[in-house]
Amino acid sequence: MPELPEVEVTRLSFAERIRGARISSVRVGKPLRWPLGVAPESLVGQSVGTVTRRGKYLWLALDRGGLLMHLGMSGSLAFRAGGGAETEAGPHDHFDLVTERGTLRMTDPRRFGAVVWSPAIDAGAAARLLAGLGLEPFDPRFDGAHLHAALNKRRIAVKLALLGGGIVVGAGNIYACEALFEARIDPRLRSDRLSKPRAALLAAAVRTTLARAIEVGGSTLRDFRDAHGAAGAFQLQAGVYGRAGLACVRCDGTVRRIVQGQRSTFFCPGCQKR
DNA sequence: CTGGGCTCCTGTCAGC
DNA sequence: TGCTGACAGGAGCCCA
Repeated sequence: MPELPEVEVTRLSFAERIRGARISSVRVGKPLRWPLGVAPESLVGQSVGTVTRRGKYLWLALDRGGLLMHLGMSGSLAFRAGGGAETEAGPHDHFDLVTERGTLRMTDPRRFGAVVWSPAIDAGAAARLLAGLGLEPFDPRFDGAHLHAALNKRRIAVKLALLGGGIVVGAGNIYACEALFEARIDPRLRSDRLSKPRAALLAAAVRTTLARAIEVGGSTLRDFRDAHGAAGAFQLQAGVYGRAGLACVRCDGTVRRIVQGQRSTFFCPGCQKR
C-alpha cells in the first residue's frame, strides 16, 4: 500500500507531535514481518526524538537506538493525542507506542509491515535492512545521468528496475506506472535500451510524480490514512493506474493492464513507446 | 552475479 | 446467499 508519498505524508502528520514525548508503555499484538528485536519494556522511559524517512522506511530515534518501521502493503500509523485511555486495540492493531502525549498505533491487516529496534540507523538491524537501497528521489545526485548509468547495468524491464528500489527508492507499483506514463516510456522496455535523454525525462517524472502525490496527501485506494486519519487524493489524478480498459487521458489509446514480476502494470500502448 | 519466481497474511470483490 | 479464485499499495529470499 504505502509508497514513498504515503510514508512521507504519514511522517509529516505526526513527527512534530511525538517529538520529545516519553514512552510510558508498549503493546505488541500479533507478529509482524520481523520480531521487534528487543524487550518492549526496555523502551519505557525513553523519549522519542526525530522521525525521519529512508525510502519507505521510517526511523523513530529514541534515547537508545530507535525503531525502524515499515508499513508493508496494508499498514498505517495513527497518532491519537492524550495520555492514557487509548482506544481498545482492534484485531489488526499490532503495535502501540504509548507516550505521555499520545499513542502511535500501527494497524496492519496483512502484517507485511514491521517495527524493528536497532542500536542506530546505520548499525545493526536497520543498517542491514537499509543496505542496498538506491538514492532518494529528491537527492540532487539522482538525475538523468545517474539513472541512465544505473539502468545500463541491468537488463530488466524498466518498470521492474524502478520497483526494485536499488537505483532509486520510493516508487512502488502506483508511482512507477505513473512516472513511466508521464515520461511516455513503455514499462516493458529493457532498462539498458533507454536513451540518455529519455532517462533524464524519467528521472524528472519520478521526482514530480512523487512530489505531486505528497502535496495531495498520497493515494487512498482502499484504506490509506495519515496519522490524523485523513485520506489522500492522488488516485483521482492517476493517468493509468487502475484504469485498464479506460480511455487514455492523453491520446486516443486505451489503457492496458499487463503483469510484470507478478504485479499489475498499467500503461497506454498509444503514447508510451519503447 | 543476475533475473525470475515464491512467499508471508488478510480482506474484498467479481463471477457462478 | 455461499463458495471460489483473483487480486491488493512490499520486498526478502531462494533457485537456476
